[in-house]
Amino acid sequence: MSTPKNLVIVESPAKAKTIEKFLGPDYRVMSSYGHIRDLKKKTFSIDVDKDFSPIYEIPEDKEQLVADLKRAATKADTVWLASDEDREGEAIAWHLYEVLGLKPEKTRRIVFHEITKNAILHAIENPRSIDLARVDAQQARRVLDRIVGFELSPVLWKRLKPTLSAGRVQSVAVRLIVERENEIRAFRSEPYYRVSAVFIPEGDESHAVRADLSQRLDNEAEARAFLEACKDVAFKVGDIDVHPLRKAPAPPFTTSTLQQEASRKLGFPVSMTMSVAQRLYENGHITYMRTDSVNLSAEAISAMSKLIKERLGEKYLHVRAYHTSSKGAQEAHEAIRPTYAETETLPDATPQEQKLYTLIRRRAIASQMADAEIKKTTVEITATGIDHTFTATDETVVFDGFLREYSESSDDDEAATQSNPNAGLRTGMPMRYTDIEATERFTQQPPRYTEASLVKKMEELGIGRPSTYAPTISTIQQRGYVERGENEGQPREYNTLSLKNGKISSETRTIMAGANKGRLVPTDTGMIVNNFLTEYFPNVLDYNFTANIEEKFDEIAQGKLAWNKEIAGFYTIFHPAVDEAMTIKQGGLKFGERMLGKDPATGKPVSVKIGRFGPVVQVGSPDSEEKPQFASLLKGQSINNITLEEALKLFEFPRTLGTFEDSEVTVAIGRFGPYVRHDNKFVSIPADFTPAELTLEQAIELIVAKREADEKKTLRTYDEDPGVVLLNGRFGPYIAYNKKNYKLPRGIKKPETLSYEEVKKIIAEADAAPAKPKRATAKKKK
DNA sequence: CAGTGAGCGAGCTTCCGCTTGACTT
Repeated sequence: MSTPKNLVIVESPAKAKTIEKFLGPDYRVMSSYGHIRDLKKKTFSIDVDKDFSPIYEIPEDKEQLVADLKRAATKADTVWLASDEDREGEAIAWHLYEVLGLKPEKTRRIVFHEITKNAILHAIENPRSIDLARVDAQQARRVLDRIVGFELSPVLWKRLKPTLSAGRVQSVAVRLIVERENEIRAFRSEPYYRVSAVFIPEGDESHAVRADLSQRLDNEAEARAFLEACKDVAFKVGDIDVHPLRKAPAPPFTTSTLQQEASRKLGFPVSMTMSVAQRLYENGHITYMRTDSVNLSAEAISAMSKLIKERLGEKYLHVRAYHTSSKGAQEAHEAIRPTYAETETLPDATPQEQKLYTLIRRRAIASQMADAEIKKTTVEITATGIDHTFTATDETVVFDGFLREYSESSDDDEAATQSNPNAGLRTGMPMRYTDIEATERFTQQPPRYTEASLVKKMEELGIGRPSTYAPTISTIQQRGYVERGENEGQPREYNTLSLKNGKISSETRTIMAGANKGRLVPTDTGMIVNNFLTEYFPNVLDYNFTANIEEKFDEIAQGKLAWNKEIAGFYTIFHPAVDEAMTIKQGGLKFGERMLGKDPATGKPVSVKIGRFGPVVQVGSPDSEEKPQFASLLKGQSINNITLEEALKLFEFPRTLGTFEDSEVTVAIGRFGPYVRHDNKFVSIPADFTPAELTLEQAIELIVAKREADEKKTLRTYDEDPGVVLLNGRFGPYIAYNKKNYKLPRGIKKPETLSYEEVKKIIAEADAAPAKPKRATAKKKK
């Protein structure tokens, strides 16, 4: 094959493959795999005294790729830089130009927003040069983020604890979660009563109508009085209101809305949504999954229109163009949609891939369908002598339209509408209740964020980008600022009063309340870090900081402002604040440290704070002769509300409970929480036990349970050497020997039939093999 | 779906946005 005259460079390898097919043999298409150059990884790498000039390097894992690109570029007559049109894409093109040493006369910059043949051919016919103002806007963004991140983080290391981090995006994400938690703590739940009833028209027993009282009642006495009043009155149908409703479909998915809907409808965490979508994209089933655009290509719209017309008829079709409303959207790609709208079932797809694909496909198709038409009937049911009015609503779908394909779900599933057979009711018709029930409810605290609802909020504030939503959520969890809640809630009692056959009865029921399972809850560390940052750096933590700075970036991109002047303006205010936060002293206590009192035994001060390994109790003062003593807080305990007694109990470990099978049983607190130790074995204590009150009996139960679990996972042992065990683990069977684990060679069907000699051979071979290279060397695909 | 099981000090840690791998024992 002769060398193609043209080299096209795009960002994504999957994109490269598709485009190569459109362009034919004169074009070779390669991928840059995102950025090829960045600020140095380990050091600040911004020369503050030289106009904030950035010091770039090619990361080690990109060296091979850059060499390959360089060779291909040298051979080509023309190099087409086809990275995305957004700020980052423009910078990628510029870095490629610089690093590959391209010549202006043989370089073209092209952009397209859709991967269709027409769009690409059009782009090739309309090349331009690199937009240096836009590149500067990216450099400003990059440098600002490095300054904020690399100056704030060390302040946290010094003032609170090493390895912490802060940044323009992650710190605001944590702030959202912390402030929501504060709202929840300040919230006082108030009881009230809701009344609902079932009525039937006099003389028509088959026709039951469910109706709700529109007003809340304040307390039980009021509820009881209301039911008393209902006992003997004559109800009748009052006003009947019928009006049409139209519902329009939602736009096709962006990254953020896909993450939200996959979370609500499929229960996917955002990281799972992204990795499943990545595979769909790589296999050519969907368009690019990291996008902030709701735009669809003309070709996609026409394919979907054809499909809708053929399968459902013309009246279901309504071609629509959507416009983004989200802050800071850069719209370099299409919305997320199926590549071939007619494909419903994917060959070789996992169930997860198929589910996500179906969601994407239906949402995209529905976006080009007609409004749903609904008839909403509201019937009032009243009685003389009753102040309040019951209303029964009935939504009948007259024309389903887009609902045939897709119905969006909402965050609060409380609002489910129920259908009522209101047809046949006439004003003045006498009605009889069969049951009127007043139920005690409680005003709801604000909901904790889920991963997906946090993404939604971040997008609203313009914080983060489609490619960073999922990584940011995992960063703030890795840093220990935020955890996924595990609490299923506590039972809460509520009253119901029921009026039936002229008699009022009352009953107490329970529901689970206050669950935070799977939702984002701040840790002590998250709370204290946030308090620290908002106190010393209120401007950076401001919800509008990013939005304001984005306006500057836009002006830089338009050539109206010089990027390094803007950065200098920020730095002259920011940097002194960093110096101050680094050095300021506050009366002997560490930031966030709380005094609990004095140890009654020794008189030493007892306090709680964020220590080197997380929240700790400290007894004694660091200034005194004697070294202070430390004990970690347990899971579920908080710096915020731990008492002196609870804190002192933590020093009672390790505690000996007694003996079992001639060995001592002790309970202690370790790196991974409380555990029972017996016969050199460790058994974790589940969170529903209080380690300080654990009895010998309970400990023995835990030991026995652990033993049984261990037996289940042991596939076989060997008489020749009790130290060799064949175990069943998370990734399948493996060998454990001498505190090391060994994987089995491929293709072993029945591992339990392995002989001792075979097992020893696997161990010997694995030990003889050279240690894995630490750095991943960039592999070349041929 | 497991396993791990100290200690307040030496050195190191850290940002955001582009993009995929390699493949866990």
